Amino acid sequence: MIHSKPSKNIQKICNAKGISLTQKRQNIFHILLSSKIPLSAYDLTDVYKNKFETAMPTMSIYRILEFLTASGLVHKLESTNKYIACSHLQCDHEHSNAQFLICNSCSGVEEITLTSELHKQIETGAEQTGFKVESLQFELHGTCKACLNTH
Amino acid sequence: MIHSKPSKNIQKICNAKGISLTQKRQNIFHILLSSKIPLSAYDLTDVYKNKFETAMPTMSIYRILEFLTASGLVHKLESTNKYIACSHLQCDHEHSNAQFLICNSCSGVEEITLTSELHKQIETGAEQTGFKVESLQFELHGTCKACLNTH
DNA sequence: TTAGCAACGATATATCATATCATCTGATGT
DNA sequence: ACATCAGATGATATGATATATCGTTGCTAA
Ligand SMILES: [Zn+2]
Ligand SMILES: [Zn+2]
Ligand SMILES: [Zn+2]
Ligand SMILES: [Zn+2]
Repeated sequence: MIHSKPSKNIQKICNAKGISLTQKRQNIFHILLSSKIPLSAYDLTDVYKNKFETAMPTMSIYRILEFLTASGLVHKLESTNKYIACSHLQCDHEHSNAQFLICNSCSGVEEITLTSELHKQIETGAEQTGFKVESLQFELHGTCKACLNTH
Repeated sequence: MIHSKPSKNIQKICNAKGISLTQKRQNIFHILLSSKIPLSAYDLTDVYKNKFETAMPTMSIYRILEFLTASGLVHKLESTNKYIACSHLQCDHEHSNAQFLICNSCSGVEEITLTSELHKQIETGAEQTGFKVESLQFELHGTCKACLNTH
């Protein structure tokens, strides 16, 4: 099997978190890290086959995606049903404030962090109705800087 | 064909907006209005059959859902792939700031509106990266007031 | 009346996701 | 080394969500 090269710190991060990053999980993660755009599970099946010259069943891809998202290494975009590597692996911040800026033109995604002030205001607004917020993920659609400049 | 009774103001609203609300569209809309929880297109197919004693092809349901969402009468929840009638049909507010509080326990949804102040702050945050926001829909998951009280 | 258009039906297919049981593989204790 | 066990992966089937395409209906306006 061909091995992907994990980014130098990923394995360290995983060890620290107690995450067991097998070779196949690394391979999937590496594809997502190198992709400019989010990929679906079936996209990953194709890319995997091309890149590693071995087929991985889509079922396994889904399992690995579930593992990687649960570990916080990967995010699922709910508005597009696609997956993307986390942009903030090095920093220790919570992902409760993540926000995704999704370009409708090039499909690129920028992951930014809401100020915790803003995050708190949003939660407070919701909780004024008696609702207890447990999770949220903000996905904004629009046009990215690069695409704006080329028009 | 059995006719649903449209809420008294809906037809008026549609006329004002230039929306042509056919009987079948009214029927679908009416099902969503009466449902306590969001429904999928296939849920709607079943409910439609039971309620109106005629089958409507799921393809038609999808077309009608597209029409209703484009008209702003219905929203699609992206985190659950289900559809819900807009809670703010009477008021003229823009839906650019809609926010959905989705109960993980009873599946109920409350649609609230972000303050325009908060909305602007979020847009500004995104636009500092050069991104031009075109649409956003915030879906918060948690537990609703009623469910919190019964535990 | 008929040409045109929007709505709707019918059928097929694409895309996204889960369920279940079998097999492999590596760690551990003897 | 061997047995044992658990986690990871494979294989197969099926379910759930959504789109593509073409044909038909039914209204309306010239
Ligand atoms: Zn992240
Ligand atoms: Zn772009
Ligand atoms: Zn609404
Ligand atoms: Zn509830």
